[in-house]
Amino acid sequence: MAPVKITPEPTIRRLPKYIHLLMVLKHKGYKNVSSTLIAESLELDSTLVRKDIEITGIVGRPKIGFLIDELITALREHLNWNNMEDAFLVGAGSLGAAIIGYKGFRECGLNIVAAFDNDPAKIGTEIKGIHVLDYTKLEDLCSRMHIHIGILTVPASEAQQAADALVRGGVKAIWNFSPTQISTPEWVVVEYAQLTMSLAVLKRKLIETAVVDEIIPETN
Amino acid sequence: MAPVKITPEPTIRRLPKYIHLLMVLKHKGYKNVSSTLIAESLELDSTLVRKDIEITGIVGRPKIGFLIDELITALREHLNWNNMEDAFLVGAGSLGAAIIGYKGFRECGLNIVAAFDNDPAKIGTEIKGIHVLDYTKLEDLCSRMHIHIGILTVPASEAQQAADALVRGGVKAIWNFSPTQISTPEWVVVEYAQLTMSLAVLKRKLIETAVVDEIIPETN
DNA sequence: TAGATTGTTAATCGATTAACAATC
DNA sequence: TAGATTGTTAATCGATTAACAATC
Repeated sequence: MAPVKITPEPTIRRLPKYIHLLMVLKHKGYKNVSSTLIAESLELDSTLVRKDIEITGIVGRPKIGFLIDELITALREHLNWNNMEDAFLVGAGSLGAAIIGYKGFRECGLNIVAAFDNDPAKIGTEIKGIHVLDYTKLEDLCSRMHIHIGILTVPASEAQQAADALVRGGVKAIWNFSPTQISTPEWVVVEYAQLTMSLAVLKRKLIETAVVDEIIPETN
Repeated sequence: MAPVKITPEPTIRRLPKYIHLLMVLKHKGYKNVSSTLIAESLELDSTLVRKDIEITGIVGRPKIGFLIDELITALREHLNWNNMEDAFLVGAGSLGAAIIGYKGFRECGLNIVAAFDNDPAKIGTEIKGIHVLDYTKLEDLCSRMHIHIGILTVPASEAQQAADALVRGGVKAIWNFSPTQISTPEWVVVEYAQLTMSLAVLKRKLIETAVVDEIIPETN
């Protein structure tokens, strides 16, 4: 059995940026690209880019660089984007609706097949062609349909309970949009997509740079 | 002028988790909390938690820990959540609507005052009480209202153009939800809230753990 | 007091960057 | 050939973790 190299998380987070940039370059007619060009476009170090590309197994050629088509394929393969996986979404509020409505996730190999809610007013409706089903049917349907990915867009107070139902239903990964920590068996992958985290970075950096701007004129 | 300590980004990302946990504990009636309890609840190292808390300036007491109220206030202060800032949102699609609809951001000191779009069918409508205005008025209104934060929820192809308009309008920070790299003057803070990045981590970890699960039985 | 907990210093770990030989 | 670019090794950097004295 081939040993599976664990890809460092910072690297994983950069790969989608590479894919997006390469698609843009491809549409512009480029056939190959150097790590230098990628690095400059994304404000990274070119050595870092080469290291990242190395994990896909693609080798470049001195003076030429990398073949764009080959690189896109390898990157998508590495992230498993070519392999479409079905997912259930729990919590059909506005965030849930937005995620259902965003077509881009299909490009990443994510196919949302149903949504669940406990609000009778929502059950039986459709969001962009996706049925909103009764939350009490989640666990049973999840295991019968062999769903491996659950998306949590419920309020914080219901997150743990919904996660438990998904785990009992057999999911192996939970994409958690609620602001709560959830506890799961150690074999379940949990990824936190917390927008408040991102917003915290934005607002903090804003005050940090604001004060730096004040200091600079003083020192001049 | 007090020197402004730059808070490391990994620390910033953990602070909202602390705040959320502390709120939960507070509602349960707790008055104080130890770094050990926080660490266990969030699956972190207690030394790391103490280091993080240290940057807020709050000191604890041996055997007692930290006062929850004091800690929440200091953490919110550090992230500037107590200071409400107005923001413009560009791109009134489903993601934009979800962000407008999410009340939680007000808790983080973000107040969305208007949305902009170039689709005549959307201009003049309202989303949860927020007016959708003509995109061509963005720059002028932005500078007249002294807006400092712009939220980008436009398609990738329009992201750079919209960012340029925001920058000309005088924003100091852009929260970019589009999958594109945008280039801005170096004094503008850009935070990428890319869901595809998060999804990439989820799907990659899923295949990594899946293969590990296959290996373990073999080695037994 | 004894034991839990803080605050701090040192050690470790992992990711990024620098340096540079190999290649086309 | 000369120069751009890759791939790789070593150095650096920064964040996390370990160790432990101080404190209540």
